[in-house]
Amino acid sequence: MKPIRLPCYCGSLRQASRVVTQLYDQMLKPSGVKITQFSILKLLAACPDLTTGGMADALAMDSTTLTRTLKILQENRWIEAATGTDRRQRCWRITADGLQRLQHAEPLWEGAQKEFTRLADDVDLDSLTRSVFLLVQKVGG
Amino acid sequence: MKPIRLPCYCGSLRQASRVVTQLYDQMLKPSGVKITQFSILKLLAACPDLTTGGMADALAMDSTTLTRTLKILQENRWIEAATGTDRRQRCWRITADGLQRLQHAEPLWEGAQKEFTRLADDVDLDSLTRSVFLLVQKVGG
DNA sequence: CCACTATACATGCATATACATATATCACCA
DNA sequence: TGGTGATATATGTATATGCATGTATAGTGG
Repeated sequence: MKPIRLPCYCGSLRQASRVVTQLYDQMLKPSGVKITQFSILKLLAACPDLTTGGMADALAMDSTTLTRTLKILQENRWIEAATGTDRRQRCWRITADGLQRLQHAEPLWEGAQKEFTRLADDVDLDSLTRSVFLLVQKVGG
Repeated sequence: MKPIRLPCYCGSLRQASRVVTQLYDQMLKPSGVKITQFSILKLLAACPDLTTGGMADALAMDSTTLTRTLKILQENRWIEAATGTDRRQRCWRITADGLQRLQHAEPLWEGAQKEFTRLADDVDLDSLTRSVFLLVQKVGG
Protein backbone atom coordinates (compact mmCIF):
# COMPACT_ATOMS: atom_id res chain seq x y z
CA MET A 1 0.00 0.00 0.00
CA LYS A 2 1.06 3.60 -0.55
CA PRO A 3 1.11 6.46 1.94
CA ILE A 4 -2.19 8.27 2.24
CA ARG A 5 -2.65 12.02 2.28
CA LEU A 6 -3.83 12.88 5.77
CA PRO A 7 -6.20 15.78 6.38
CA CYS A 8 -4.25 16.51 9.57
CA TYR A 9 -1.58 19.21 9.13
CA CYS A 10 0.39 17.77 12.01
CA GLY A 11 0.19 14.20 10.75
CA SER A 12 1.31 15.29 7.28
CA LEU A 13 4.32 17.13 8.67
CA ARG A 14 5.22 14.14 10.81
CA GLN A 15 5.03 11.81 7.80
CA ALA A 16 7.41 14.06 5.90
CA SER A 17 9.70 14.53 8.87
CA ARG A 18 10.00 10.76 9.24
CA VAL A 19 10.80 9.92 5.64
CA VAL A 20 13.20 12.83 5.21
CA THR A 21 14.97 12.05 8.47
CA GLN A 22 15.45 8.48 7.31
CA LEU A 23 17.08 9.70 4.10
CA TYR A 24 19.47 12.02 5.93
CA ASP A 25 20.36 9.56 8.69
CA GLN A 26 21.08 6.89 6.11
CA MET A 27 23.38 9.15 4.13
CA LEU A 28 25.10 10.45 7.29
CA LYS A 29 25.62 6.94 8.63
CA PRO A 30 29.30 6.58 7.61
CA SER A 31 30.10 9.61 9.78
CA GLY A 32 28.46 8.18 12.89
CA VAL A 33 26.34 11.26 13.51
CA LYS A 34 22.58 11.54 13.18
CA ILE A 35 20.93 14.58 11.65
CA THR A 36 19.85 15.95 15.04
CA GLN A 37 23.40 15.71 16.33
CA PHE A 38 24.76 17.17 13.10
CA SER A 39 22.53 20.23 13.50
CA ILE A 40 23.87 20.80 17.00
CA LEU A 41 27.51 20.35 16.03
CA LYS A 42 27.09 22.69 13.08
CA LEU A 43 25.41 25.33 15.21
CA LEU A 44 28.12 25.14 17.86
CA ALA A 45 30.88 25.33 15.28
CA ALA A 46 29.37 28.58 14.01
CA CYS A 47 28.36 30.00 17.41
CA PRO A 48 30.70 28.97 20.23
CA ASP A 49 29.61 29.44 23.84
CA LEU A 50 25.92 29.13 23.11
CA THR A 51 23.97 28.07 26.19
CA THR A 52 21.57 25.15 26.39
CA GLY A 53 18.63 27.52 26.31
CA GLY A 54 20.06 29.55 23.46
CA MET A 55 20.46 26.45 21.37
CA ALA A 56 17.00 25.23 22.28
CA ASP A 57 15.52 28.51 21.02
CA ALA A 58 17.61 28.49 17.86
CA LEU A 59 16.68 24.92 16.99
CA ALA A 60 13.07 25.17 18.21
CA MET A 61 13.72 22.27 20.53
CA ASP A 62 12.43 21.78 24.04
CA SER A 63 15.36 22.43 26.37
CA THR A 64 14.78 19.17 28.23
CA THR A 65 15.09 17.29 24.96
CA LEU A 66 18.25 19.15 24.13
CA THR A 67 19.75 18.38 27.54
CA ARG A 68 19.64 14.64 26.80
CA THR A 69 21.15 15.00 23.34
CA LEU A 70 23.92 17.30 24.61
CA LYS A 71 24.77 14.71 27.24
CA ILE A 72 25.31 12.09 24.54
CA LEU A 73 27.52 14.42 22.50
CA GLN A 74 29.47 15.32 25.63
CA GLU A 75 30.03 11.66 26.48
CA ASN A 76 31.36 11.20 22.95
CA ARG A 77 33.76 14.11 23.63
CA TRP A 78 32.40 15.97 20.64
CA ILE A 79 31.37 18.97 22.73
CA GLU A 80 32.29 20.34 26.15
CA ALA A 81 30.61 22.66 28.62
CA ALA A 82 31.86 25.63 30.56
CA THR A 83 30.10 27.64 33.22
CA GLY A 84 29.51 31.30 32.42
CA THR A 85 29.24 34.26 34.73
CA ASP A 86 25.70 33.12 35.38
CA ARG A 87 26.56 29.86 37.02
CA ARG A 88 23.21 28.30 36.13
CA GLN A 89 24.12 28.38 32.46
CA ARG A 90 26.18 25.89 30.54
CA CYS A 91 28.17 27.37 27.68
CA TRP A 92 28.94 24.78 25.03
CA ARG A 93 31.80 24.44 22.60
CA ILE A 94 32.67 21.92 19.95
CA THR A 95 35.89 20.01 20.65
CA ALA A 96 38.63 19.13 18.18
CA ASP A 97 37.15 15.63 17.97
CA GLY A 98 33.72 17.09 17.35
CA LEU A 99 35.03 19.37 14.64
CA GLN A 100 36.71 16.46 12.92
CA ARG A 101 33.50 14.47 13.12
CA LEU A 102 31.58 17.44 11.73
CA GLN A 103 34.01 17.83 8.86
CA HIS A 104 33.60 14.18 8.03
CA ALA A 105 29.82 14.54 8.08
CA GLU A 106 29.66 17.79 6.13
CA PRO A 107 30.08 16.34 2.59
CA LEU A 108 27.69 13.51 3.45
CA TRP A 109 25.11 16.08 4.52
CA GLU A 110 25.66 17.95 1.27
CA GLY A 111 25.06 14.68 -0.54
CA ALA A 112 21.82 14.26 1.36
CA GLN A 113 20.75 17.80 0.47
CA LYS A 114 21.52 17.07 -3.17
CA GLU A 115 19.70 13.73 -3.13
CA PHE A 116 16.75 15.40 -1.42
CA THR A 117 16.50 18.10 -4.10
CA ARG A 118 16.82 15.42 -6.78
CA LEU A 119 13.98 13.35 -5.32
CA ALA A 120 11.89 16.48 -4.77
CA ASP A 121 12.56 17.97 -8.17
CA ASP A 122 8.89 18.76 -8.75
CA VAL A 123 8.52 20.57 -5.43
CA ASP A 124 9.06 24.31 -5.07
CA LEU A 125 11.59 24.05 -2.27
CA ASP A 126 12.07 27.81 -1.87
CA SER A 127 8.38 28.22 -1.23
CA LEU A 128 8.31 25.13 1.00
CA THR A 129 11.16 26.20 3.25
CA ARG A 130 9.74 29.71 3.53
CA SER A 131 6.39 28.29 4.63
CA VAL A 132 7.97 25.82 6.99
CA PHE A 133 10.03 28.50 8.70
CA LEU A 134 6.96 30.70 9.03
CA LEU A 135 5.27 27.81 10.82
CA VAL A 136 8.18 27.47 13.19
CA GLN A 137 7.97 31.17 14.02
CA LYS A 138 4.20 31.48 14.24
CA VAL A 139 3.19 28.16 15.77
CA GLY A 140 6.19 27.81 18.05
CA GLY A 141 6.51 29.75 21.26
CA MET B 1 16.84 34.10 21.11
CA LYS B 2 14.52 33.23 18.26
CA PRO B 3 14.52 30.14 16.06
CA ILE B 4 16.97 30.34 13.20
CA ARG B 5 16.28 29.36 9.61
CA LEU B 6 18.38 26.29 8.97
CA PRO B 7 19.84 25.59 5.52
CA CYS B 8 19.10 21.91 6.12
CA TYR B 9 15.80 20.72 4.62
CA CYS B 10 15.61 17.94 7.15
CA GLY B 11 16.35 20.17 10.12
CA SER B 12 13.72 22.68 8.98
CA LEU B 13 11.09 20.00 8.68
CA ARG B 14 11.99 18.66 12.10
CA GLN B 15 11.71 22.10 13.67
CA ALA B 16 8.24 22.48 12.20
CA SER B 17 7.22 18.97 13.14
CA ARG B 18 8.20 19.62 16.75
CA VAL B 19 6.38 22.90 17.23
CA VAL B 20 3.26 21.73 15.42
CA THR B 21 3.19 18.45 17.34
CA GLN B 22 3.37 20.40 20.59
CA LEU B 23 0.37 22.47 19.57
CA TYR B 24 -1.71 19.43 18.66
CA ASP B 25 -0.72 17.36 21.69
CA GLN B 26 -1.53 20.26 23.98
CA MET B 27 -4.97 20.71 22.47
CA LEU B 28 -5.66 16.96 22.45
CA LYS B 29 -4.56 16.59 26.05
CA PRO B 30 -8.06 16.52 27.63
CA SER B 31 -8.84 13.43 25.53
CA GLY B 32 -5.81 11.50 26.73
CA VAL B 33 -4.62 10.68 23.21
CA LYS B 34 -1.55 12.05 21.47
CA ILE B 35 -1.57 13.04 17.83
CA THR B 36 0.24 9.89 16.73
CA GLN B 37 -2.31 7.72 18.51
CA PHE B 38 -5.14 9.83 17.15
CA SER B 39 -3.94 9.25 13.59
CA ILE B 40 -3.97 5.51 14.15
CA LEU B 41 -7.39 5.42 15.77
CA LYS B 42 -8.84 7.57 13.01
CA LEU B 43 -7.32 5.36 10.32
CA LEU B 44 -8.63 2.20 11.94
CA ALA B 45 -12.10 3.68 12.39
CA ALA B 46 -12.19 4.35 8.65
CA CYS B 47 -10.44 1.15 7.52
CA PRO B 48 -11.13 -1.82 9.81
CA ASP B 49 -8.94 -4.92 9.55
CA LEU B 50 -5.89 -3.09 8.32
CA THR B 51 -2.71 -5.00 9.06
CA THR B 52 0.33 -3.63 10.84
CA GLY B 53 2.20 -3.35 7.57
CA GLY B 54 -0.75 -1.78 5.78
CA MET B 55 -0.99 0.90 8.42
CA ALA B 56 2.76 1.48 8.38
CA ASP B 57 2.61 2.11 4.63
CA ALA B 58 -0.41 4.38 4.91
CA LEU B 59 1.11 6.47 7.68
CA ALA B 60 4.67 6.37 6.27
CA MET B 61 5.85 4.90 9.55
CA ASP B 62 8.43 2.21 10.07
CA SER B 63 6.56 -0.95 10.98
CA THR B 64 8.73 -1.53 14.04
CA THR B 65 7.77 1.89 15.34
CA LEU B 66 4.14 1.17 14.69
CA THR B 67 4.33 -2.17 16.52
CA ARG B 68 5.23 -0.39 19.77
CA THR B 69 2.49 2.21 19.45
CA LEU B 70 -0.10 -0.44 18.60
CA LYS B 71 0.91 -2.33 21.72
CA ILE B 72 0.19 0.72 23.87
CA LEU B 73 -3.21 1.24 22.24
CA GLN B 74 -3.98 -2.46 22.68
CA GLU B 75 -3.08 -2.33 26.36
CA ASN B 76 -5.45 0.61 26.71
CA ARG B 77 -8.14 -1.57 25.07
CA TRP B 78 -8.63 1.04 22.38
CA ILE B 79 -7.81 -1.42 19.59
CA GLU B 80 -7.73 -5.20 19.24
CA ALA B 81 -6.00 -7.61 16.89
CA ALA B 82 -7.24 -10.62 14.97
CA THR B 83 -5.27 -13.11 12.91
CA GLY B 84 -6.12 -13.25 9.24
CA THR B 85 -5.89 -16.12 6.79
CA ASP B 86 -2.19 -15.35 6.60
CA ARG B 87 -1.33 -16.16 10.19
CA ARG B 88 1.70 -13.88 10.18
CA GLN B 89 -0.52 -10.85 9.85
CA ARG B 90 -2.33 -9.00 12.60
CA CYS B 91 -5.59 -7.40 11.53
CA TRP B 92 -6.52 -4.48 13.75
CA ARG B 93 -9.86 -3.03 14.75
CA ILE B 94 -10.87 -0.15 16.93
CA THR B 95 -12.86 -1.20 20.02
CA ALA B 96 -15.95 0.48 21.47
CA ASP B 97 -13.70 2.13 24.06
CA GLY B 98 -11.35 3.30 21.33
CA LEU B 99 -14.21 4.71 19.30
CA GLN B 100 -15.47 6.61 22.31
CA ARG B 101 -12.00 7.98 22.94
CA LEU B 102 -11.71 8.96 19.28
CA GLN B 103 -15.05 10.73 19.37
CA HIS B 104 -13.91 12.66 22.41
CA ALA B 105 -10.70 13.64 20.67
CA GLU B 106 -12.26 14.54 17.32
CA PRO B 107 -13.54 18.04 18.22
CA LEU B 108 -10.28 18.79 20.03
CA TRP B 109 -8.38 17.85 16.88
CA GLU B 110 -10.66 20.10 14.85
CA GLY B 111 -9.86 22.86 17.31
CA ALA B 112 -6.17 22.24 16.78
CA GLN B 113 -6.61 22.35 13.01
CA LYS B 114 -8.46 25.65 13.38
CA GLU B 115 -5.85 27.10 15.73
CA PHE B 116 -3.12 25.96 13.35
CA THR B 117 -4.72 27.70 10.37
CA ARG B 118 -5.21 30.80 12.50
CA LEU B 119 -1.56 30.94 13.54
CA ALA B 120 -0.45 30.15 9.98
CA ASP B 121 -2.78 32.61 8.32
CA ASP B 122 -0.03 34.01 6.10
CA VAL B 123 1.02 30.58 4.87
CA ASP B 124 -0.43 29.02 1.73
CA LEU B 125 -1.50 25.78 3.38
CA ASP B 126 -2.89 24.19 0.21
CA SER B 127 0.47 24.58 -1.45
CA LEU B 128 2.30 23.49 1.68
CA THR B 129 0.33 20.28 2.17
CA ARG B 130 0.65 19.43 -1.51
CA SER B 131 4.41 19.84 -1.33
CA VAL B 132 4.67 17.93 1.92
CA PHE B 133 2.71 14.99 0.52
CA LEU B 134 4.88 14.97 -2.57
CA LEU B 135 7.90 14.68 -0.31
CA VAL B 136 6.36 11.74 1.50
CA GLN B 137 5.75 10.00 -1.83
CA LYS B 138 9.04 10.84 -3.51
CA VAL B 139 11.49 10.71 -0.61
CA GLY B 140 9.83 7.83 1.22
CA GLY B 141 10.19 4.23 0.07
C1' DC C 1 6.90 -33.52 1.09
C1' DC C 2 11.33 -30.84 1.64
C1' DA C 3 14.59 -27.43 1.54
C1' DC C 4 15.03 -22.50 0.53
C1' DT C 5 13.69 -17.96 0.06
C1' DA C 6 10.61 -14.25 1.04
C1' DT C 7 7.45 -11.89 4.00
C1' DA C 8 5.07 -10.16 8.50
C1' DC C 9 5.70 -9.09 12.75
C1' DA C 10 8.37 -8.74 17.24
C1' DT C 11 12.49 -7.60 20.10
C1' DG C 12 17.05 -5.43 21.62
C1' DC C 13 19.18 -1.36 21.55
C1' DA C 14 19.96 3.52 21.06
C1' DT C 15 18.33 8.07 20.29
C1' DA C 16 14.53 11.75 20.13
C1' DT C 17 10.71 13.98 22.16
C1' DA C 18 8.40 16.66 25.89
C1' DC C 19 5.57 17.33 30.18
C1' DA C 20 5.81 17.66 35.20
C1' DT C 21 8.80 18.49 38.53
C1' DA C 22 13.18 19.29 41.16
C1' DT C 23 17.38 21.99 42.10
C1' DA C 24 20.58 25.61 41.83
C1' DT C 25 21.34 30.25 41.00
C1' DC C 26 20.06 34.92 40.05
C1' DA C 27 17.59 39.40 40.51
C1' DC C 28 15.04 42.37 43.10
C1' DC C 29 13.18 44.53 46.88
C1' DA C 30 11.99 45.48 51.58
C1' DT D 1 21.07 41.50 54.02
C1' DG D 2 17.72 38.25 53.79
C1' DG D 3 13.62 36.63 51.66
C1' DT D 4 11.05 35.88 47.42
C1' DG D 5 9.95 35.13 42.89
C1' DA D 6 12.09 34.24 38.37
C1' DT D 7 15.22 31.70 35.46
C1' DA D 8 18.60 27.86 33.71
C1' DT D 9 19.28 23.39 33.71
C1' DA D 10 18.52 18.49 35.20
C1' DT D 11 15.66 14.37 36.24
C1' DG D 12 11.56 11.02 36.28
C1' DT D 13 8.50 9.09 33.32
C1' DA D 14 6.27 8.02 29.09
C1' DT D 15 5.91 7.89 24.16
C1' DA D 16 8.12 8.05 19.36
C1' DT D 17 11.56 6.69 16.21
C1' DG D 18 14.17 3.27 13.45
C1' DC D 19 18.10 -0.04 12.52
C1' DA D 20 19.71 -4.75 13.14
C1' DT D 21 18.16 -8.89 14.10
C1' DG D 22 15.14 -12.80 15.48
C1' DT D 23 11.03 -15.85 14.78
C1' DA D 24 7.09 -17.66 12.65
C1' DT D 25 4.63 -18.44 8.57
C1' DA D 26 3.96 -18.37 3.59
C1' DG D 27 5.28 -19.40 -1.02
C1' DT D 28 8.14 -21.96 -4.36
C1' DG D 29 11.03 -25.15 -6.84
C1' DG D 30 12.53 -29.66 -6.74
